[in-house]
This record gives sequence, structure tokens and C-alpha cells, in this order.
Amino acid sequence: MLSKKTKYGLKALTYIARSQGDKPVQVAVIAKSEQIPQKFLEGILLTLRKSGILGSKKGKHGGYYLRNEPSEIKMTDVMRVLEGPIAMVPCVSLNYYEKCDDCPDENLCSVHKLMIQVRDNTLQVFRNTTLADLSNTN
Amino acid sequence: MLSKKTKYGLKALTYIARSQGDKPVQVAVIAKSEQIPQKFLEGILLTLRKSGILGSKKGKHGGYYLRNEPSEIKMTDVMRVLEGPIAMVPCVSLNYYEKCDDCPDENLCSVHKLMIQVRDNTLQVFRNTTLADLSNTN
DNA sequence: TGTAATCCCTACTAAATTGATAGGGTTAAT
DNA sequence: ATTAACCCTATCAATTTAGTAGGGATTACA
Repeated sequence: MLSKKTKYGLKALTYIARSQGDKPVQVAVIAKSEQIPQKFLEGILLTLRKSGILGSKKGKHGGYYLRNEPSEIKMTDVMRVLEGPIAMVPCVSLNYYEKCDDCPDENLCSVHKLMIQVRDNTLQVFRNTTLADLSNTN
Repeated sequence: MLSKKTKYGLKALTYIARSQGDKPVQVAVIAKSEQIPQKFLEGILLTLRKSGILGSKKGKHGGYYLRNEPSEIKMTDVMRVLEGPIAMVPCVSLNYYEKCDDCPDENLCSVHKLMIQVRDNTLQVFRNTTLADLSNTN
């Protein structure tokens, strides 16, 4: 299941990408337009800023803006920040690898083999999709 | 994240597929061999039996057996029984479709479009993989 | 016929995660 | 100075997960 955090985060990024002028976009505006609890969204955008995907401007007339062109913002990065590891088991995670407690030899593990395939296919989607793809109104 | 339930279930199915004689396999044997808490595994195999993937024989010398050839048991079915919907959001689920509360028009939703792609890619893996693929010791 | 082995079923529980809310601190424009 | 905005921490209720407990029903076989 995709968490609300990720879903809201993706919607917010899309919103910001679509309203790209040189002015930052305020949390309140996004929250209202996308029907997201404002305080919850604040935390999400904060995470995205700390990860380097968003920049922010404080104080009056402040808000959030993209640090790169939408076409440069890959879903792999966004998903890892919002949802965590892309792999369904730690033992096939590229960025967060961890050995399983059970499983003496993961090369012989049937689950391992299957999950590598799932990971690769999902990764392929995320690598080939950018925020520009999400925000194009097709 | 893949749940322990699913992981254990897949391992157990693999184990049963590998020991396919005409004799049913006991929960205790699988639990010991695969390092799975026995009582927990009992519940999992029960679920698989109720879904029609496994059959069972009660009483002494009882146990579980596959209802079909491993090559006939598709991962789509197994995963749906163990893990639930394959889609990451209900609004792109083929078998458990549900509209989102937010999201006035899902055809315009950027998340929707992305998640359809993920679903299709994952589905492709599960459709092309059977228990036979998991249990082949390659 | 009795006993042991085995699946079957329900209920319970502790820990973790998720989705939020609360309350205020800090910064910047006017 | 005041106001509008981001920033940060703590807290909380609901849900899910992983597992345990306890026993019921069924079957093989001595």
C-alpha cells in the first residue's frame, strides 16, 4: 500500500511543478487545492526540502519551490524519500540492503529471486518517470 | 514491504512443491526446516487452503499438499491471497477497486497514472512466474 | 477402543506504523 | 511591530503486524 504521506507528497510536487513561476508556493494553497490536512502536509514538504528536492523561503510570501526542473526530478528519488526502500524485502534493496535473519543462503531463497524481479520492474518505471511526466496534463 | 506472512507462505509453498511425493507435508516439518514459528505458519497454510491453493488431510499422517501442479500455480493468485491487492492504491486495483475520497477525477490524477504503470509491471512479473519457477533450484 | 498425531479455529496481545493534531518557535516582508 | 509564512517537537488514536495460547475435531494405528 502506498502511504498517504507518499500520495500527498506526489500530489503536492505535481501541484508545485504545474504552478512553476518564480514565486514559491505556500503550503496552505496546496493543502486547500489538493484536500490535504495542512499540518500533515507541512511535515511532508519539510521532508522533501531536507532531502534536497524542494527549496523553501521563510517568512511572509514564503513557500516551497522545486530545486530542479521537473524533467530532472526522478521518481526513484522522490519515492525513496517519501516511501522508503523500493524493494519489498531488505535483502534485495540496493540502497538499504540488509540480510534476513532466517535464510541461510539468499541465493537459494525462492522469495529473494522473485523479489529481485519485482524490484527491477518497479525500478524501471521509476527511473523512466520524472515529475514532468506526472505534471503533464494528458 | 512484504509481510512476514507472505514471505513465510511463499517459502512454505516452495518447500511443499519441492517435496512433492504423494504424501502430505506437515506444518511442523516445514516450520522447523524454514525457521518459521509453527503456530503462525498454521494460520498461513490455513488461509492458503481456504483459498484453494493447498489441500489438507487431517489426523495422524495428515498435512498439506498442492491442489495443482507447481507450474499451474501463478504468483498473481498466491500474492493476492497472502498479501492482498497487488496495486499500491485501491483506485488502480483490478480486483479490489475503490475510488479515492480525495481525487475528483482520477483520470487527471498524477499518482493514478504512475501507479497504473507500477501495477502493470508488477503484474507482468507475477503472471509470468509460477511456483515451479520458485522451486527450481537454480 | 484408546491414544497420539495432526489439522482447525478463535481469541488475545505487544509492538510498530500510520495519519493525523497541537502548540509554539523562527524568519522575513511591509 | 505585525503578520504571514515556514520550522520543529511532542503527542495521540487507530490500524496492522507478528506472534502466542488454548483447545476442538479428525484420523491412523496399535
